[in-house]
Amino acid sequence: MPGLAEVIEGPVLGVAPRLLGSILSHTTNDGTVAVRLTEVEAYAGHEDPGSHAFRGPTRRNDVMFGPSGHLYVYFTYGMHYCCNLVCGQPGQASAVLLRAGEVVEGLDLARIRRGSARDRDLARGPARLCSALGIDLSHNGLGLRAGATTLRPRDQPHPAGQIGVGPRVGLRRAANHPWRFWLTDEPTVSAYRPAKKLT
DNA sequence: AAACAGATCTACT
DNA sequence: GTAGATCTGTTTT
Repeated sequence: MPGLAEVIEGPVLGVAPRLLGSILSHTTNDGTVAVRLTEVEAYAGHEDPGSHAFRGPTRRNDVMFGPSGHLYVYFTYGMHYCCNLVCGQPGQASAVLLRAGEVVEGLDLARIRRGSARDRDLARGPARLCSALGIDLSHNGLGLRAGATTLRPRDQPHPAGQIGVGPRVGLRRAANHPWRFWLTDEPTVSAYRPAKKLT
């Protein structure tokens, strides 16, 4: 099994697809929930107009400018959180947004956290994934070696034939970069809703 | 003090 | 499957 550092450290476009299929586990007082990642998006730091880090470090995105292996959690839509994994060297601010996964442990707890959602929707979408795992702003900056939160890489990356590639979701800028990666034929991959229908 | 950013949920077809 | 309403921390003025 590859070490954690060699999987999550490096050029973000290489790291992102390699994260597919790895197991992210998070333990709180309520218990443990783990998901198998099925969809991610790459954000290339301060050179990427789609990244929160584009305009330089702020109090909110500070974690992204730090070392790899930490969680960057941000708040959105008044009531939701989204979770990124920092993968660049300090100062690069590159990160991978975790967009969807399949709950593989703690199913009962995930169901409680997610209310009336069907099982395949438990972690289908970045904010749903955070909700199922119990991740919120208090986990911003958390290191994956902290014990309560771990990432277990796949022994070998998924074959390229099982990985879909397409533009990132919900961006106003740089929406045309094919920096979204997902496992094909996975029901837990979030639905792709193009901002505008192409004619 | 004011503007911004966005994913989910509900209801409807 | 599609359409529309929703909310608050962060950033900027």
